[in-house]
Amino acid sequence: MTREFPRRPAPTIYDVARVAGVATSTVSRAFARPGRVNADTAARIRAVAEDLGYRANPIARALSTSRTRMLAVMISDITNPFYAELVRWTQLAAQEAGYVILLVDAQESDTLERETLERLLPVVDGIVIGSSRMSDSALRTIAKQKPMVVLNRELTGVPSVVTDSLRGMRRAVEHLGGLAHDTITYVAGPDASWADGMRWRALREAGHELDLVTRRIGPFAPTFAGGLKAAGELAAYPTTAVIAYNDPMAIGVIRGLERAGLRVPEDVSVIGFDDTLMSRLVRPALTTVAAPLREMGATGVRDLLAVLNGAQAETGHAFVLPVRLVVRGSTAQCSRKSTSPALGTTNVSGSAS
Amino acid sequence: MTREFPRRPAPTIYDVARVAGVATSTVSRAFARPGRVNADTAARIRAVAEDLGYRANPIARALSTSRTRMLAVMISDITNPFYAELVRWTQLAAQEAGYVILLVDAQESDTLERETLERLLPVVDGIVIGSSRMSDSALRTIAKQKPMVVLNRELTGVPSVVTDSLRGMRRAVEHLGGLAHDTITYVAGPDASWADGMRWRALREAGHELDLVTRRIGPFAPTFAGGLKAAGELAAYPTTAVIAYNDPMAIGVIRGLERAGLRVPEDVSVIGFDDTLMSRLVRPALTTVAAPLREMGATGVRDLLAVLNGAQAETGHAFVLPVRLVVRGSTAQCSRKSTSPALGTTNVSGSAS
DNA sequence: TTGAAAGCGCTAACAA
DNA sequence: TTGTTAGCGCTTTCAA
Repeated sequence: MTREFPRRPAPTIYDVARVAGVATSTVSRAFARPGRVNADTAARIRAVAEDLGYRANPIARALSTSRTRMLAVMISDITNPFYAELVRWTQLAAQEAGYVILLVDAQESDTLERETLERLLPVVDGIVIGSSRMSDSALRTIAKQKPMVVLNRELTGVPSVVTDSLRGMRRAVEHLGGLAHDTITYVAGPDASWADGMRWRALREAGHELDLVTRRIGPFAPTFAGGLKAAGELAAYPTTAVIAYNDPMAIGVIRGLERAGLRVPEDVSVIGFDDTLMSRLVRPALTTVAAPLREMGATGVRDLLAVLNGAQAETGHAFVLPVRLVVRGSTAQCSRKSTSPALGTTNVSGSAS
Repeated sequence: MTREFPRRPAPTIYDVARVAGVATSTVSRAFARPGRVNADTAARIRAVAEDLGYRANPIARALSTSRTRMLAVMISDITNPFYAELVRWTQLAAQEAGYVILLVDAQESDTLERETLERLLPVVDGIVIGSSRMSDSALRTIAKQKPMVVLNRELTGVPSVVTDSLRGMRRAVEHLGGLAHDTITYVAGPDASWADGMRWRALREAGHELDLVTRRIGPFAPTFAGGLKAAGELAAYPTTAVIAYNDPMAIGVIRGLERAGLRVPEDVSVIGFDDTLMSRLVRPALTTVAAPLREMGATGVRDLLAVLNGAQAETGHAFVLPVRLVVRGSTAQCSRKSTSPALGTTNVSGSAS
């Protein structure tokens, strides 16, 4: 047996118009452009609307204006606190502008991304890509159809907001160098992650300049479990210093090393990326490169809305947000010389970047 | 200068109809009820649609069917891993049924909840309340207008899915009792949380039956910071055992106690609720009452969709999901007698439950 | 099995 | 300042 929702159909603009004794267009105006309607009439309309409990139907409005005031936000793993926070700030910024968020948690699947986006495309005014495993060209195809902004990734032709990985990595390497480490292993995240490539490149450069040996293992899943797994491989290629793609991985690495009988930071120093809340909670607390998440969300939404409102998109180069190194307990003076031969910059496992 | 999106307007049903040489109604049928249209015609229409890249406009469809295939999911803090996971499973279940999720992160504000929901109401087919700080009556008002399901809360007249707090708390108390603790302090979450009241009540009952003294402090914010703050108050009313409203709070309590020079679990045992990922990551790992999040999300969405499809809602009593106690490192044998006078069951701070 | 035509509730010309 | 009148793109009677 079907229960009907709602019991009584919602009042329409026709009802308001009839009761107020004006044309529907006047009612419409009274809400959209109060200036363009007689003050008294407007007041009367408002009163009637209030009285009837009238709320403009957003669907109907969207059909005639082709504006839904909805934004799609896509991320690859809502369970990662980094994205959870990003979503929070994105939704806050959107909400302040009267927009609502359609969340797509792609769960690390590019097929899922693509299909969902395809479905959502006609419904949203714009798209925020918080992270994506899709190819550049696939993303550009989408960007051609709707205004889009990309976070954490540079995409020529599409406005993007990134953090200063280069400088962040540089700081991390300087920090480790200052602690007398001479070899750093990078624990890589997903191949499809733009930030991952960026970070590894930045590490190599910094290592080169500061005369440290750099290595890379991976790719691994960008999660605690991925880090745990990486710790296993790490045992085969010992280093005194590790930089992981992100915080969950770094924490996984720490736990994995501990299981293998190594102590952090006494035997191995570990650095993460993002400074999510959990990096403060674990013991040892994680040294990490902090990203300004709130700013990233806000900037992304702001840029997107600007484009929606007719601004020329700034697609020349990504908007770069500053980062900073937060030093906590997971890094310490190097206590022994690296046991591995100095291999120079090399990739010891997984696919090359 | 405005860039137009998309460059070329999307093909409509009219385009397909014209090219295929049929009426729009036939095209519509070909997609909605393939059985009711000649196989050849259907094939032709399909081919043309494919060729033109036709995708039915969901907005227009929604206007005439008053079905949007969107679900609102409301939670109070996406940053809390508990909700992040809940959202994930909810969105997965929704997606499998061809629905899309509108996320509302109310950020612990009931005003925000109410306003956003009001706005979203006409756009969604149904609502999943993951958590809410709104009053029962406010929620019921919403439930009258759209199909709704409530998670983590019992609400007469509205289908709801909850976890078995009673049993979970009972297990926790038994566990502590078995470790020779004789006094347990409950660190309360938000007053507006139904689960909070439930948990405290369950603790009192279990304490009574098992002959343990129970106390309550709070309310505190259901976050790491809230737990940290609680630890301060805890110092004034020492106990050897603490049960917190949720995991982040429990972890906050642990860190706070540590700062005050107490060791967990040697001096104080701490138990949390929810078994979110972080409870496994911290040291000591957290003993906690695990909730079947995936099931909760899936069940909620399934029930909601059933109602949408005309089923009679089961509103008599909440659907109760089983929980289990996960014992980890944050609880241990009580090493000393409680230093506080046996007060009996009492609430030493904050508002009474 | 197919077509014609009337909406769904709103906005946006265009007139008055 | 207001009203009239077409749509927006789809679904859904009702006829044929």
